[in-house]
Amino acid sequence: MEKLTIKDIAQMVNVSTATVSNYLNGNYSKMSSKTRNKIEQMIQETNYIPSSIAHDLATNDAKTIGVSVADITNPFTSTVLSGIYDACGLLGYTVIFTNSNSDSAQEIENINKLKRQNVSGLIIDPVDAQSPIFKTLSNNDAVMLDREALSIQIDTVVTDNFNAVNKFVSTMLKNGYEEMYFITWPIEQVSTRLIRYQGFLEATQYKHDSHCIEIDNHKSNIDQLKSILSKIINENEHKKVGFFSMNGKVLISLIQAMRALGKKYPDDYGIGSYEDLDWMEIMTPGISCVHQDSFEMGVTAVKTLINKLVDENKTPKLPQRIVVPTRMELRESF
Amino acid sequence: MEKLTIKDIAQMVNVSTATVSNYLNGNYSKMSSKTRNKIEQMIQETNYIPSSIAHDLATNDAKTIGVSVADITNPFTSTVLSGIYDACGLLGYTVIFTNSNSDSAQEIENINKLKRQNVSGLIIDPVDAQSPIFKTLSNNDAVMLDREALSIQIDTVVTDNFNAVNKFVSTMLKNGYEEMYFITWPIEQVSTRLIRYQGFLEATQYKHDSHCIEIDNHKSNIDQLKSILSKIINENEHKKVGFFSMNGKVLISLIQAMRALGKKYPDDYGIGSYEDLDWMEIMTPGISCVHQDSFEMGVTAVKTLINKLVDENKTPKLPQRIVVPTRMELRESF
DNA sequence: CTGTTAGCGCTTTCAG
DNA sequence: CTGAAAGCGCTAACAG
Repeated sequence: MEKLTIKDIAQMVNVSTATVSNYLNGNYSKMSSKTRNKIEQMIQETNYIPSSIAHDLATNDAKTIGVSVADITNPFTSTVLSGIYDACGLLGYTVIFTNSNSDSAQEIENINKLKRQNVSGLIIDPVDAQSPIFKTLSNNDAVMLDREALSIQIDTVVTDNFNAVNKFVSTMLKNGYEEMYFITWPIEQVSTRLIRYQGFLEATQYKHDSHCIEIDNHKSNIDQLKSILSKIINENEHKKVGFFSMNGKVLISLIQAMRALGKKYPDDYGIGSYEDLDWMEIMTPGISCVHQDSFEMGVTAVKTLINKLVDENKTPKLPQRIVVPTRMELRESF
Repeated sequence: MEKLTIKDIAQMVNVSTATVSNYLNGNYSKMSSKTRNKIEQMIQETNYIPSSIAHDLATNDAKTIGVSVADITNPFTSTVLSGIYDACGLLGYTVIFTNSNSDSAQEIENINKLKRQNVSGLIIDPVDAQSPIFKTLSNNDAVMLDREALSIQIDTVVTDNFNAVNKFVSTMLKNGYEEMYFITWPIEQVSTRLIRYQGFLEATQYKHDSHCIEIDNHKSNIDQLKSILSKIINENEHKKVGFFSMNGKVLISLIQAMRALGKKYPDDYGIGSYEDLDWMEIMTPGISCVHQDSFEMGVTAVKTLINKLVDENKTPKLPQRIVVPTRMELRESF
């Protein structure tokens, strides 16, 4: 069972490789229907599969877009990816995808790997939006997603982090919460965390960071969190205190720690979260949260990218910040 | 900013392309350290990126494994993928991945696409394990995952569906549940659903299917489910009734419908589920479930595949069924 | 309508 | 230690 090539097919049908090539590319006008049929049959019979590697090398255009995601295990990521695949499929592009596993070095490697594959364009959900690797990218054939650089050089699709959190936390405030806390994985330079926090500060008007709780994102952080929370609870015994968590995973840690302390929402504390995950609705009580349309973000990234790719007159445009709206999903958690 | 080739570099350094090629492949023994340095410098300066397409075409071995998953939005899938990526990275393989979006036709297309890419091997998480497309695959360079064919032709990595459910449901029975129901997406021919159901039947010894509730997996199925559940509850007013759900999504529907009926677990009904998702622990009460190691399944698939690929003497072995163990995670839901 | 042929960018003998 | 040259499988003029 040798691997067949276009040449084999050509010989078997007694035509030239050019004709077979034309057949493969649907240029049927360039051959008689007789040869067309013969070729068709032979391909059926032999189960010949053309090599897209050779095709790509010859055409120097693979119509593929490369994507690098920060962390495939994040539910946000899989939804985004799903959007990217859908949109690419519709537009006739295939996608080749890499996972950086939250490792910035891996991310650099991935991007280089994608470049080697000669992809038409790049979509990056960055681990570190400040990584120097992004300086090597051109805004003509790349777009970024979710996390953004301090100074945007590449079109970036983001959610409405600031306003969403501002509005949400304001709502909690209006509901009588007197002390609010923002709980997050280490903010470091990660734009989504930082900007959500800024939205929190805008709503609360806190002038210092004592209402920002940073917890570890790797290992079991429950004990760490427990002691922080118990202190907060003691200090605010007769006050209504509320928490806003940076994402679903953080929310889980928070609830676990609170439960370990014997505290229940919404009686003992109020709570809200960024991200709307399917299970948040069936929690008792249901979790109020900010819903972001991750699928749409993927689709938007693809559209933005492909628009640039097909833009003939490569008009060098300023890098855009494209924000995908969110909505509040109010349930019973505060 | 032209695209550089190996020829350009060769000319600039005044050596032949062969030497540059040797450099790229780390065959430093085949050149003086002088030329080695010159080449190194030039590549740095020019930011030359070799084309892996051309490389793959020339070597006819891309060291890549192709994967097709049934549905990327399923949390099971992303965890499996994560395992696949990890393992491949460690073993020096790159992965190219496609999503079938639960569409069997798409799956066929994906597999053909992967073949065209001349992948070294294939890992398939099938939409339809009975699809004729799998007849065209060889057990020398493919492995399947999760869902299995009636008659296995390709090595398949699965979880311990039958025993896990049998044991779990038996435990519920021992806890005094008098009527048990299995609730699932339409079983159709899907092995995971079928086998889990068989485990359920083994434990309960039911001889008919009136204890199997099939619900839609697409649209809102809550109303449908509500009327079924309310009938069951009425019929068993003074009995202890328990439910086992086929996966996390089904569980969510079940709980939603029950809540709409004003029923709470574990007082009004007992409940357990296949799949251990992070949020199940923080539900109140916590959800008891069967934990499957999805990451490990991905890793196992890769190892199995690569073992075959490097097996020199292509010993045509019988297709194996490799089962990855599960464990019970008992919490407070029954 | 069909065939010839020169690449695409890299690898790999084989000579020198 | 280095280079020349023949491929890998396909495409795309250009001729006929």
